[in-house]
Amino acid sequence: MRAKERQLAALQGELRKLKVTDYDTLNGIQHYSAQLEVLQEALKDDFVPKHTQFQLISPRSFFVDRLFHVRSRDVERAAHLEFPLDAGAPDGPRYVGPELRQSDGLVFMALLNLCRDYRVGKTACFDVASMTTWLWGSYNGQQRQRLKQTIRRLQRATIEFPGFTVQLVQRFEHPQRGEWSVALDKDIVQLFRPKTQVWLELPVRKRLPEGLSTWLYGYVRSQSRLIPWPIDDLRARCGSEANDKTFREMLGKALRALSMEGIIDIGWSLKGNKVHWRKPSQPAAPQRESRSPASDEPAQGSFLLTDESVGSVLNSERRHP
DNA sequence: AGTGGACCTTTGTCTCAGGG
DNA sequence: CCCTGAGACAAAGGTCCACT
Repeated sequence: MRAKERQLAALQGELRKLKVTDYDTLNGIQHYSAQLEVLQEALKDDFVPKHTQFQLISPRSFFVDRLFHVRSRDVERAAHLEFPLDAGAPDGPRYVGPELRQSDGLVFMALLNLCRDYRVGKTACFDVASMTTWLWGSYNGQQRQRLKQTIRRLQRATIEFPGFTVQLVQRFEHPQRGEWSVALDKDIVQLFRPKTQVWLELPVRKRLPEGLSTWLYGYVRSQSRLIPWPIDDLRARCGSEANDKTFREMLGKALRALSMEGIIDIGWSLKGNKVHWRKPSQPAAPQRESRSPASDEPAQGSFLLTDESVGSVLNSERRHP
């Protein structure tokens, strides 16, 4: 899109230089400029921000607070919760729905990825076995059940804005046989405004132990720089109910995992009641510091990569054009 | 016969508390 | 800092069965 824009601008400049007054040519260029504008509007209003098969995207507010809780599995999920999405903005959008955890976050981002090339609101189909294999590395009856329950939970999860409410998943069809399908709420793009998306690398997200480590991964990626931060605040943000000592130990383990992946600098420490950390000065080898695919260059990888396993999940057809 | 889906068992993982 | 153990799932693999 950006490239086309540049080409058109260059062409217009060229024609001006040549003092071309051929109306057909000029009209033609104007026509394409107008079309480009329409397409740009559509991209902004009707599609989730562009990302590749190997990236997970989410609104920033989903990572800096307790939307996707870190909780022990033996604590029963709360059936109904309501809280402001951003604790710092009590009058902003509110979350209303069942308690979500880190595993729900992964499925939500996978569905955003699945639907990324379709206009929001359109139904995207997927092969169940391929999806669970993509998410969790295997497929069986339990995984199938787990995926169904997770998507249904996301369906009951809503974000309330003044004037309208968005479901994290709007429509979910799960026939006994054959492909399942989901449709995202057409207003879900509102969550990404103004340009507040955060990208995670799928392979890194999958390598990290699910829980506090994955929550911190999202949190770190949502911060432009890391400053010494109170441990208590992190505990409150991620929703953990562990006591001081236990949480400190969990945090230490999680930070170790993050530094091993090159997400934070290895020189982190827990001093007093604060965590001292910073982003790696040199992007470490395993963690290619991903550039935003929405930046000026077109996201080359997104349609060209042909990884078989990923491809088989993501070749969903739009069923209701 | 082949396949998809459900169900079962064993082993592994994660949170959390408590003790050295 | 390390270890242990409880509790509840999950992961992984196998088996069974109904349906095509």
